[in-house]
Amino acid sequence: MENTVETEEVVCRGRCGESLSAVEDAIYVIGGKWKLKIIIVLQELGNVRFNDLQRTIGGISARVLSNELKDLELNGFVKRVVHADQTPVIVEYISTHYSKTLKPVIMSLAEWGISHKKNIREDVFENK
Amino acid sequence: MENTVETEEVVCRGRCGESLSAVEDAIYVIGGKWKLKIIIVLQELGNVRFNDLQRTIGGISARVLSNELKDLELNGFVKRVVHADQTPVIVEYISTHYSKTLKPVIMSLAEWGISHKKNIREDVFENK
DNA sequence: CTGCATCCGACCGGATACTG
DNA sequence: CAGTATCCGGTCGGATGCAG
Repeated sequence: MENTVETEEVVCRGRCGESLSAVEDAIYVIGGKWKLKIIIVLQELGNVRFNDLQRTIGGISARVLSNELKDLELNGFVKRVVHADQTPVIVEYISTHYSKTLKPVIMSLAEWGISHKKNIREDVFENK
Repeated sequence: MENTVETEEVVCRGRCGESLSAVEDAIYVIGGKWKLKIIIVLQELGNVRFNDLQRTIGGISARVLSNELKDLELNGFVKRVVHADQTPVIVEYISTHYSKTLKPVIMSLAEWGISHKKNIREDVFENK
């Protein structure tokens, strides 16, 4: 699935330290516009149902959300819980223990995002 | 440009804390398959020329790299330096001071990527 | 409610050829 | 070397309709 990665980039792994390859792996799994946002919402809100999740995140279609959730479940970040005793059937999504390991990543991203927005507002960074 | 974001998601900002919005902003700027990788290479290697950059990163086409660099320059992460006194003209890209503020993000991502790869190899995460 | 199937347009991005 | 222009196939993703 990600075998294409193993061809030419081996060269750079020797030259650039391992952070490049490690970050690449991370981005491969949790990259994209939605995955981290979904994980954050599930971590902060606990059990969330499909439509609530869609509304809370905002701007994501059912199809895309469905695909993202499947992906996240496959990778162990999300657990799908079906309450079959209800009518109609209720489905809840919850964040797994493993998704908690992303806390540091989410924290640093959130902090950077906040300070970045501040910098933009204050128009810093004309150069440098 | 990202005004669509301001419509319905205001709801969730009140409910989910600011990390969602902050992470969203971060992803908007440094998200995607290449941006962080480019920044990492420039930070580790210093001045890098276009073709070297392309080779070092691996798997990125000239067109995409060109676009990404333009983007990164616009956002103040990368500086383009032209040595006009050479023939043919030499162009180097260097990381800016501002891109250094991404260090914590890169660090946490790299660490998570490493441990994630380990977990995958050892087949952890069957459930939870 | 919780999704999946299908259609279909928009956009991403590779390949190639070309300029300065 | 350092890109840009064009072509063009593949994928992304919205809209709609339907099923469990």
